[in-house]
Amino acid sequence: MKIRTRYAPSPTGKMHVGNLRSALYEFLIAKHEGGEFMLRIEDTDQERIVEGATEIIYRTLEKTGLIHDEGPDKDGGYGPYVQSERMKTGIYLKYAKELIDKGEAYYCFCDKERLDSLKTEVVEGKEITVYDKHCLSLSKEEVEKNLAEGKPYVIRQNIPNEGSTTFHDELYGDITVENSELDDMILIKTDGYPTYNFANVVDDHTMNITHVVRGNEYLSSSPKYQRLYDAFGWESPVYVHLPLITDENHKKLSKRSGHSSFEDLIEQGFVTEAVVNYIALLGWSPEDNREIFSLDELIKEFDYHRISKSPAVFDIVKLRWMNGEYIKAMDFDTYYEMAKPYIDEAVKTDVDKKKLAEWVKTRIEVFPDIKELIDFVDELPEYDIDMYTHKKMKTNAESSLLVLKEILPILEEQDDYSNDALYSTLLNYVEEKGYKNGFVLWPVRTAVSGKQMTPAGATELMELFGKDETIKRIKAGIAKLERA
RNA sequence: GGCGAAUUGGUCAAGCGGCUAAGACGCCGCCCUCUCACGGCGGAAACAAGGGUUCGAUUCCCUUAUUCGUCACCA
Repeated sequence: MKIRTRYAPSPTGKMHVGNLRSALYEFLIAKHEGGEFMLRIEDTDQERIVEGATEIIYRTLEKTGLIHDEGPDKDGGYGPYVQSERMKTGIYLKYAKELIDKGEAYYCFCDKERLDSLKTEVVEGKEITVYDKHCLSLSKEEVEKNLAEGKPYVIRQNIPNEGSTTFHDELYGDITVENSELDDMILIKTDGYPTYNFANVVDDHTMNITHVVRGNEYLSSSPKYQRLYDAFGWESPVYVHLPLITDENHKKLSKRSGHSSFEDLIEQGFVTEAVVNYIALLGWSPEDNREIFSLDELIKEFDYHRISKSPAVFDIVKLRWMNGEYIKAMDFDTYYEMAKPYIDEAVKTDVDKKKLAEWVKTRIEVFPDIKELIDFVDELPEYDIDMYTHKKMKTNAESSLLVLKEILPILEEQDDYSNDALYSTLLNYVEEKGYKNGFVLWPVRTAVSGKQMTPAGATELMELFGKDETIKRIKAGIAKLERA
């Protein structure tokens, strides 16, 4: 049988890294086996719906390459794919009634006050309500009467207080919970919408989902879902619960912490493929030691049995490293297209921007890093003359002044400002004087850039600037040193 | 608090009864070098604790500790 997985988000905001990884794993599990990956929108909580959230989901899936085979925009014969639309077909109520007939569910007319009175105060500020099955004992006549009167109701699952329920997870093994721990959860809400718990089970079954892949937070409620499958007499799907992704403080990633949303990462200059690659490795590892994977390679290698059970910290530092690897591996044209906006922003002067792009390619991890690497181009920054002192080069302010003064006339005489020509000119001078290379090149680079480190050597910088600007900067350096 | 799960260096992680306990990021050092970066080489750094089982436990079992999750007419 063909594997079918689904990504079933609720449209409540941006997609954070955890959501994206769920989608990724669901996609990979299906595609690794040549199966189908489906998108279903779970919008049964009408109050929490955020406008535009569905569009973000589409956009993100498309951009990351997690292309769904079916979904609201791609009918595959199992539609509708949006739960609010499915509800209109009456499917949830129909199945709920089926459970009522079987004695596995019942109408409940309890109002808020009564429910509140059931609350038991527990430490840590948590209030826990265990429903007391009050309405289970209602007679058929009472139920009919209430319904006829139009009294608001919910439908609850009837879970016995005796015994225990076990379900099997591919990663975590068998998990057993005492039935007495399980509350009679609500299947159909007062507003007629199904709860997640119920819609999820009904949909996964009716949409032929073979592998239910979802976050770890559902692990402890899964026995309830198992009971639902059993009550219906349906075969339960293969469960794969995914370990959580946490922040550096080991707290579950929240949509609020800005930087953890996929869109924000892209805005911060990360490459889509790098993000996908990185999160694939958060909770899964291949058989060998490889770390760089394209999506196609992931599909090929992804064996879900190798997903780990323990939570993983989202490490932005390692993501940055990986992003740098992707940038280095890019062909120049693709890279330049992405880097250009950042270069344009940092440099207004008319210089060879491709040159700048080449220089920084191996020096950045994310694109915004470019800015500070080339901020000396438009204007010579203010710098301290201490910068002329370099222990290893054996330079200091005095020696630098000497060198710059001697070199200035030579540079003024020279017309060929290509890197090669400049380099041999300077080396000639070095040889003539019996200096070390750095003894000369360090002060020149300092004068020309005003920075401790630059993405290119002295002569390359001079080539970029051209004769006039170079002379100007060297003179400025001399003046600065003389003043001191 | 009940229930469930997890626990290998700072982080991601391999390991699936016998190993000097991989690898990667980060950190440190060296080399390369007209600075930085890239690249190359090397280093420091871990099996939560205590009991069992076993000839032998990081690997299996139990207890404790810690962390996380969950206990909604949210998903």
